[in-house]
Amino acid sequence: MPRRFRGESHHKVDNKGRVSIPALFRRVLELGDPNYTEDLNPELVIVYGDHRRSYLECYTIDAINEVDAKIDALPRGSMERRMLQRMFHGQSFPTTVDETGRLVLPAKLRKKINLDAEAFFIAAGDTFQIWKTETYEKEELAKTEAWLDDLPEDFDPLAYLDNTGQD
Amino acid sequence: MPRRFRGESHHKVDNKGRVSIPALFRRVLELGDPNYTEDLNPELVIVYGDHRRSYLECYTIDAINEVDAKIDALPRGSMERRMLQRMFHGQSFPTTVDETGRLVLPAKLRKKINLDAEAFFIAAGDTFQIWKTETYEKEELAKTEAWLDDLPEDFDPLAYLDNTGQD
DNA sequence: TTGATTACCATGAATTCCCATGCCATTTAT
DNA sequence: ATAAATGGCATGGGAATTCATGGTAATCAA
Repeated sequence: MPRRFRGESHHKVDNKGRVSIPALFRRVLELGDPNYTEDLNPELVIVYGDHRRSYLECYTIDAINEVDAKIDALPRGSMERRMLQRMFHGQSFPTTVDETGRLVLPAKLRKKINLDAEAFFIAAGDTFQIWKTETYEKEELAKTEAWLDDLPEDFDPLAYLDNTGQD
Repeated sequence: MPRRFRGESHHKVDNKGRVSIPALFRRVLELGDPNYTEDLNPELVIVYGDHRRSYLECYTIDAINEVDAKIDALPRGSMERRMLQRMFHGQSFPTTVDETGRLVLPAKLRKKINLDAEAFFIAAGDTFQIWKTETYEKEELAKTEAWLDDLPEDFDPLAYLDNTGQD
């Protein structure tokens, strides 16, 4: 009974914007939707954010509720609160998984991340992200490589696991 | 009641990707899964990492939870956190032991470590690794041999036991 | 009414489930 | 002590199910 997304994979996007959600992710979405039942399809919220974000971040209902609660706890009128509201309430899109396990991404969202024929899904803890394959490779992987290149040849990133708190 | 993997062995991989888990390892997986019960099969998480890793690393549920907790403790947005998330959340595959004590490795994972007919299992503390037999012999053994060769003839590796903490 | 969205149906490939066999290492019975 | 039974373990095969993906018809919205 995983409540955490895990894994990554590539999926076709057809011209109606339909794209299969990795099967394992579906299980997590189901568990993360308090209203989900056997014969229903789980809901989720896609946060796309502002122009500088080049991927879509998908939240289970439970996860987004948690975020909402935190936002509600911020002082009314504070800049933080406004910013987060804009992002999570404004720049987001609630939807549901369809009968065949797919997601339908409206043209607007696809355009935003420049998505065309292929999408890359990757887990990130209690959310998962959807990228245009090429963007991910160029942007993310390149960034990592560069970063790793600055480290000693035999350095193992796992070392960070023991270095929690500071660095 | 071992909570630690110990031992090494070779197992056949059939063309569906099924491979027996060393029986002793199964006991550890059972103990390391908080949800495990007599009539259930233990779950585990296989971390395959990026292209420069040539083996699969298998975590018990307890072990992976520990890792997740450490990742959660890292500052959001930090490079360390992103890297570890990518590796442990993205480049990983949650699964369970099957009825007959086997693991099913999807084609994707097999291809990644070039696995075909035979797999080599080796314990590594609170995780165990799965290698293509040939790769292990070539890569790992060679590496250790070389390392040992650089040490004085009569050097005893046990000396390192008293040297924990720093290097 | 025209493009877009949603609901339904279809299919091949991959994956899971269920059942079966041959081995050993032990244990039990003679 | 030796043959026969027991039980865990490694491995195989085929059927049943799930997935990813594509297509068409029905519905909407403006």
